[in-house]
This record gives sequence, C-alpha cells and structure tokens, in this order.
Amino acid sequence: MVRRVRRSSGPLDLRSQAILRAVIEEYVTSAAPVGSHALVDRYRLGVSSATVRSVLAELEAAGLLMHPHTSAGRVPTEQGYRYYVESIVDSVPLPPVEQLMIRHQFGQVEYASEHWFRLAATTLASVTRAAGLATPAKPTSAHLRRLDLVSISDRLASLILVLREGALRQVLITLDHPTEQDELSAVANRLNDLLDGRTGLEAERILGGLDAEDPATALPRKVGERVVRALQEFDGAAIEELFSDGLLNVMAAPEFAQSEKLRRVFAALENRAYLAKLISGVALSGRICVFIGSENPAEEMADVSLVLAPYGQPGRAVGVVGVLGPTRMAYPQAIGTVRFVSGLMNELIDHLYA
Amino acid sequence: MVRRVRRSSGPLDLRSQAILRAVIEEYVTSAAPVGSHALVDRYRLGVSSATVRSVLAELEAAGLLMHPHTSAGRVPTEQGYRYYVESIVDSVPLPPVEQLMIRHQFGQVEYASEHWFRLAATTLASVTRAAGLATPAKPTSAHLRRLDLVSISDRLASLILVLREGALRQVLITLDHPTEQDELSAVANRLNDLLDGRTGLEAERILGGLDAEDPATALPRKVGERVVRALQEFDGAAIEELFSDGLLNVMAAPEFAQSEKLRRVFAALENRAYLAKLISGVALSGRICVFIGSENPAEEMADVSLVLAPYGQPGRAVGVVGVLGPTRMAYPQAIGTVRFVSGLMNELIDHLYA
DNA sequence: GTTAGCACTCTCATGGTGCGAGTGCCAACC
DNA sequence: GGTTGGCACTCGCACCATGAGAGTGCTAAC
Repeated sequence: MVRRVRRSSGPLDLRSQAILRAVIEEYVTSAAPVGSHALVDRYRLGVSSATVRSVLAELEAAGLLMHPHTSAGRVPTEQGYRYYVESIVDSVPLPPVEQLMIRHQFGQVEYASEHWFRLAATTLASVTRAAGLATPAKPTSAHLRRLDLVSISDRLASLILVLREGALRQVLITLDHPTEQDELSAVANRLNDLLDGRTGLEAERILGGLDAEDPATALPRKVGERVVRALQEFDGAAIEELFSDGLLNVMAAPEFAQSEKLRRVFAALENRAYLAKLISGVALSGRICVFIGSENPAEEMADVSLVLAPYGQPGRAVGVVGVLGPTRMAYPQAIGTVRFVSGLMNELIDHLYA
Repeated sequence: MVRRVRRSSGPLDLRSQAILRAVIEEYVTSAAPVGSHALVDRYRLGVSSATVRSVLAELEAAGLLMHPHTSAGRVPTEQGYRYYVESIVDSVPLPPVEQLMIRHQFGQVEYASEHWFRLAATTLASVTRAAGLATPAKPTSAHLRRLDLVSISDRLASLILVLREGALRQVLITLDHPTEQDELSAVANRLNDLLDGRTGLEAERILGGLDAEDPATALPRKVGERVVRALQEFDGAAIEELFSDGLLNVMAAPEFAQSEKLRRVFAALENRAYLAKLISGVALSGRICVFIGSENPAEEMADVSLVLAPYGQPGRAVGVVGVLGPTRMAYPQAIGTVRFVSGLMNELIDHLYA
C-alpha cells in the first residue's frame, strides 16, 4: 500500500505516451476498460501484449491509469486525461468542412444577435455530440444607448432600453395621469439627450439635478428612476441566461444510465451562483479552460468535464461558450470546436463595437 | 381471453369510486402496486380486504385497473386515471396560502413582461413538484407598434421593433453609406408615421407605394423591407420559446430511473412541430386539457401526462402554461395549480390590452 | 529489453431456490 | 345476497452457487 501512488514521476518516454494515448482514445470510444490485447490488436504499437502490460503497470504506478479490479483492463484517471489534454491542447484545428458548415449557419443569423448564443450552443452540441453551452456576452457595466417610450394604454407605457453593449430591456410603467404618445416621445427625447452613453450611476447623478418640485419634470423623473434601476439591475445580475443544447447527448452516455449522477449535474447547471463563478473565472483567464472531473469547482460536476472558452472584449463585454460531456470525452475534437466557435463569436461581437 | 376488457361498463357505484380513488391516490404517492390490505389499512373503507378484492376485480374487468402479474397489487390504467380526472376536474382550488405566495412572486415582476413566462414555469414546477412549462403569448398576427433605429457604427445600425402585442425584436442592418444617428431617427419617424399599427402584409403594400427610383427613399425602403421581413417571420414562427423548469423533478421519479424513456420525452419537448400542434390544440379548446399517457398526440410522450391550460386573448395573442409529470401524477393539485396560474397570466395579459 | 506461457483473480451472466406479498375462490355468516 | 375469514396458489424478487471469460502479473527463455 505504501508506494501505490507515485504521482508526477518525471516525463514519459515516447512509447509510454503513445500507449497512454491509445488507452484514452480506445476508452473514449468503447467506454469499457481497455486490455493489453485490445491495444496491440487495434493500434500499431510494434510490441507484444506482454510489453504493453508492463508499460500499463508503469502508467498505473504514475497515477495516469487505474484498474477497476484485478482482472479488468485499464481506465484513464483524471490525471491521465489531464496529461493527454496538455499534450494536445495546441494542435487540433476543426476540419475545414465543418468550419465552413458552421460559418454558413452563423451567416444566416448574422443580423439577429439574439440568436447567436442559441446557435452557438446548438452547433457545439451537434458537432461534439456532447452538451453545448453558451452565455450571452454580459457587459462589464451597462451604458444606455437609447431609450424609447411606447404608449400601451391611457396609463400604461412600455419603456424600452437599448444598451451600448447591444442588449435590450423592456419594462412596463404605470402613469399617474393619462398621457398621449406625443408627450411620451417628448419625454423620451429629453431623457435621451440627458442620458446617452451613461451608466446607471452617472444617470442617477444627472437626474438628481432635476428640480424635484417642478411638476413639469415629474414624468421624466419617474421614467428616469426606472431607467436607473434597470441599468443597475443589469449590472448586478449574474449571468443573464445559459443557453444549452444537446443535454440529451450526455444522457445517452452509458456512464449516466442510472440517472442520479446526471441529476446532480443538471442541478448544478441551474445554480446561477456556481455558473457565475465559473464563467468569470474562464473570462478572466482569457483562454480555453478544460475542467476534468473533480477539477471542476463544484462537487456535483465531479463526473463530467467542461471545455470552456471566453469570447468578447475584455473589460467591455464577455461571454463564454463550451461543451459539457462525460470525463470520457473526445477532448481534441471538443477543444478544436470550442476554440473555433469562440473565435466566430469574437468576430460577431467585434462587429458591434467596430 | 375473450371477455378480458369490458370497457365503459356503465357508471360505478359509490363504493367502487371510493376504492378507485384510494388506489390511485395510494399509487401516486407510493409508486408501487397497491394491494387490498394496504387499502383497508390506510383508508377508512369500512369493509374487509376480501370485499375490496372483489371490487378491485370488478374495476379491473372494467379496464380501470390492471395487474402487473398475478401476485402483485393493482395499478391504475390510463382509463382509470381518465375516470378519476373527470370526476374531480371541476372542484380543486389551489390552497389560499399558495395562491398568495404565487401572487406575491408575480407582483415582483409585474412590470417586466419578459420574466412572466419563466416565472410561470418555475412556479408550476415548484408547487406541483413536476416539470413546469410555459410559452410566451404568441400574437395571432404581429402588428407594428413602433420602430427605432439606433446607430452602432458608421455603417451598422440596430433596428428595434415593438409589436402591439408587447413583443420586442432586434435586428442589425448594414448601411450602404455612413449615416448619422439624426438621419436614422428621421427615417424611423417617417416609417413610424407610415406603418403604425400595421401587419407585415399591410406594411408591404404601403411601402410598395414609395418611389423605387428616388434616392431619398433608399434608406427608408431598405429598412422597411427588413421590417416587413421581421413581421412576417414573426407570423410564420412556430412557438417562440418553451420555458421549462423542474425537469429534474420528473427525472427523480422512480419510473424514469432507467433514463431511456425520459430521453424520448426530452427529445419530444425539443420538437417544435409537435409543440406547435399541441399548443394550438389547447389554445383552440379554450380550457384545461389533460393528456394522460398515450392520449398524448406524440408517441414519445406515452409515458407521461400533461396538464395544459391556455391563457391570453383568443384571436389576439395566446400562450399555454402547464405541467408535465409521470402518468402517476397528483392530478387534482396539478389541475388546480395550472388553472390558477393561467388565470394569473390572463390578468397580466389583460393589462397589456386594457 | 522483449516475448510466450501460465497460473491466478475477479466480474458477470446463468440458473436454481425460498420467501413473501397478494390474489382468487369457497364456505360460513349476518 | 352481500360480506367475511380462511386457504391454496402464483409469481416476482432477492439470494446464492457455479462456470466461463477476460485480463492481469510473474517467470523463464530469447
């Protein structure tokens, strides 16, 4: 028992690496423990199964593989996946055919920004056959670009806010007196002049300058208050939404046949606080992040892996796209796809800030 | 084998009804076949287990109960649930405490219509402990209420459409020439005058009247085209979105432990065509609809039940709220809750059309 | 250092067995 | 005649034993 786990035992020689790769790739497709015979049969390793066995034993001693039981084949450990991922992370472009296909799909919704995120999730799901995730780009702080007031009835109006960051907000306002559209438009114009490009805090200060006694500024003040509140809510909100697609793909994986594990994963995905932390971490890192099993910050996600990439403009608006799958995941493909889609999202966002 | 199923064998006497109710209610909570002893133990039926057994045999002959195997208790058939539901459908108000709680929650988002549907789904899920479903109220045909053009950069603008029905649309427009916000506002005003209250078809006709050669109307024509397209897309779209919450509750049910059945259900929920059909059916009926197991129009839903109610204004805008759960569902509570929430949604929508 | 051979271990599928829950029937009872 | 207690009967299910098969680790030979 004493010398069982000998982690980080120096770099591996090429043959060991090749065998580790083979084990992982075989296990990713078969989902069953891999034996030495299966390896020599299916991979051109140039050595016999006995030799492979001794290498497997070394890899196990190094903590990269494990043994479900004596007479079973080997299964990668999280460290094994980690080693594998580090060794391939910089060299897996998505095949051009698929790139083209994805670009084509995004081209069709290029002018409807509200569809980008859903499409990103759907695309990631269908290409990687895992679950696709995408959050809208959330502005670091919301700046008002324009507001509009639309009369709904005598005493009810809809206030529409357009943010510089591209997001849209609609709130209803009850009016103290019956008010015509013309008057509403005048108020909207006045507030537009005052508040264009302002954040919630700035808007609050500016509106403080209005005469609180003057009945003529009663409506602008009331509307202004709602504007400020909406902007501040926007700043304070965690992630707006998480678009996901293909959760079914993950459900289909044999390791989730008994659904308890999966339930915990789904529950974690509905936990906004967890998501917010995760996403801000990825956004700050500025690069693709791979969380394998228990590397995930949340315990519930210990049985799955995440491949996430940030997109957007640091300091202005950032979002995250990625995939979620079993730890037994096709990492090279996942990383390539996520990298490509995040690049695409960057291009789209850049348009908005051109 | 010949006389096995003797459906619709006249009305049941009161004792049989009581026993059917008891079997269903017991099965709903225990999820296990119910035997005659369990019934006399837990329900004050005033007869012995032998008598209960003979009644159970009659109910089985009538097709309302079934026998998984000789030595097991009884399980309700879909017809059994159907009979049960018909007998209680008109008399199950939601407890006032819960009514108050729900009203309070809706009060907090009263002025943010985009949150209503999500809240409806969440509320239904948490009260019924099944999955909550809600679709936004989809206008029968979209009428433009107002449009706005916001400059994003030299040659890129955002077109914002407000529909009379309360929905919002944003599309990006590329401009042929660098254009200032002032000019965009002027175009927006002009189009607002022309198109206020119009449907896509009407707008198309009106814009046809503009001089196609006049360079001064080039921009209005271009924007107008996008407006028409957006309105028509809106009319043609199936359901915008299906908000759902609490799918986890359904996953937790023992009958879905082996997740294959559930996968099919989830897949059906992602099938827009199926949803559209289902929802329009419910909307047309104008009343609460209960689909039990294979009564569902889609085969994939044969293992679950739906309780759905329409809300909104017939002929103007209608949506659907409801719950999805195992056929072994607490129907009285589900029906009461769905009825209450749909009433609440009606009140909210009425505001918009006041 | 590599390989073939071999004994050993452990899982999984298979089939037999006993228990218990629940029924259906029957004779007795009110 | 409806209701009841008693009793034989039927299955499903949990339990155990068994055997086949897969895969290992070790060792001796190359």
